[in-house]
Amino acid sequence: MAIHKKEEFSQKEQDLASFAKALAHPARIAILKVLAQKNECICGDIVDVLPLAQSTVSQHLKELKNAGLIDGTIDGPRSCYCINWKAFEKFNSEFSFLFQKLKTTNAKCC
Amino acid sequence: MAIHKKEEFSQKEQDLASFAKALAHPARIAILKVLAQKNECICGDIVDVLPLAQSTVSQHLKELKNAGLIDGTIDGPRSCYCINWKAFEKFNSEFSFLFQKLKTTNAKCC
DNA sequence: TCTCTTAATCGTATATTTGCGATAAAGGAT
DNA sequence: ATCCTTTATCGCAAATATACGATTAAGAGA
Repeated sequence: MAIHKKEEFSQKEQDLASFAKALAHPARIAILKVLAQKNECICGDIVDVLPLAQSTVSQHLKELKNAGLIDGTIDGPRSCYCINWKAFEKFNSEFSFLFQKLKTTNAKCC
Repeated sequence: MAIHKKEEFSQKEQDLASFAKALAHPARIAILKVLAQKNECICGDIVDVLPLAQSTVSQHLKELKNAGLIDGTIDGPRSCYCINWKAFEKFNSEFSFLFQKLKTTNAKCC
């Protein structure tokens, strides 16, 4: 593509898209599940569960962190990750809002 | 990448990821908005609104359709698109479920 | 200090996405 | 029949994403 045109859309649209993008890979969905189920901040335990190399998992974690969906703190030689509920709620409600808005304003067609 | 490993995750994880992927671009979010606001099945009107070429918009529409988020029917020389509410609700509830599940099982950490 | 464990990052290969212009297909209008 | 409008598809270029092994960094423990 010549130049990516994502910037030409509204900030809200970009934010929603970024959030969706962070979830747009089964590995990252799986990571979020693991983070919740373990009831504690795991790190390399995720690597044991997923069918991916350590470096790949680390990369996915980085993306989740960049998207703001998880927080990570360094704890000695290991890293501790946990879900950022605030961000999650925010995006969840924004999605719901979008769905709602779509639903109420729409008449059937096709 | 050697081989994409998406297949090694659960079907549910893959489905959620596919849904998220369909939403993972501001143009597609914008398209969904337009489809709802117009209160009718638009087609090329979308092209007028978005800062993208016709072929690019057509491609995004195709992706949304493939993901099952919208339906499209051919209506004479033009095409008619509308949102597939069933699929939307399904995925919305599955997302909510995921969020819920994460929330209730999680203790704070980090 | 030296080693071990753990995790991030670098470099690289490959696959996918994004975007556009050009072209094709398919009805409608004259 | 011929053109016009509308939209899908093809072919291509460039940007991103995915994945891995190798390496680096950094603390823990002997």
